[in-house]
Amino acid sequence: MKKLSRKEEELMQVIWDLEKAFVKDAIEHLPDPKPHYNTIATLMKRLEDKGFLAHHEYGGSYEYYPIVGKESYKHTFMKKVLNTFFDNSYLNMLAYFAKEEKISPDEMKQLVKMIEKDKN
Amino acid sequence: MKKLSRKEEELMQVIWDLEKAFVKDAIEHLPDPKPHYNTIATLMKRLEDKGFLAHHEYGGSYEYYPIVGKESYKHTFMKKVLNTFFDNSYLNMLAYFAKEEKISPDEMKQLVKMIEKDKN
DNA sequence: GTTTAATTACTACAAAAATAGTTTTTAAAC
DNA sequence: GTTTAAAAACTATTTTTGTAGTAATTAAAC
Repeated sequence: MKKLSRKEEELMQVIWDLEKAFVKDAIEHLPDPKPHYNTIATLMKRLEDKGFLAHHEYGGSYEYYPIVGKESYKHTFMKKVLNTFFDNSYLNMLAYFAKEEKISPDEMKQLVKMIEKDKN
Repeated sequence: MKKLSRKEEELMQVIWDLEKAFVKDAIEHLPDPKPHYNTIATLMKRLEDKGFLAHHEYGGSYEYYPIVGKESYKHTFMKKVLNTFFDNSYLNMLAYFAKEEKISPDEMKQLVKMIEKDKN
């Protein structure tokens, strides 16, 4: 999977959320200061080149949609995070969050229940 | 905290691991193809400018060391990951990993025990 | 069918990132 | 003290990223 630059990734996030978007739609959902129309048009074309987007044409106008799912991008991304920061151990990562007090034992238990239920 | 480019981050990881490093040390621990000496020297100076590194001088030679800890960088980084991919919910993230079958309920329970013990 | 407004296509350019050559400094070896 | 080797300092070049202008196209509005 090709790597995305910061702006490319930011744009992808928007399009993943919207599921599909004309240039104007993406701009609308980007934070201020709003980028120039052509800036986003260029980025979208680049994302198409990189194989992240494709488009349908509606009367000379392009509606782009993701062909790489957010989930699979997330997957690749998290694998790298895990490797970089947690020595490839999921338990390490969990321990980290637990330690940071961000997850209480109660929440954790609740989660365990949830998962066990899910598996049956 | 200033943002790091990909290569800068890669280099920081090496230096965090080594705790301190001369240019040659860093190069030694970077993957093939080995970058040119001056490339790394330049990067290290940049990292110093950005406030990530400082150096001691030993006979005209610089030994760099991190002044931003890996932990605090990790912290900032994970906050963004959480926001970008997990809607700012730790439980969401845990559920994700559980779902991906990467953590078994048993492991999770084990972890809970570990945490509870830690807290007392 | 001509005007207009929106959009794509094409082109350009500035800033940042990545890379490495050249020059200068320095310290060690002889 | 001169030579040599390694490093830093400085400079330069290439690539990627971010941005946007201009030109061409097209569809809709009149």
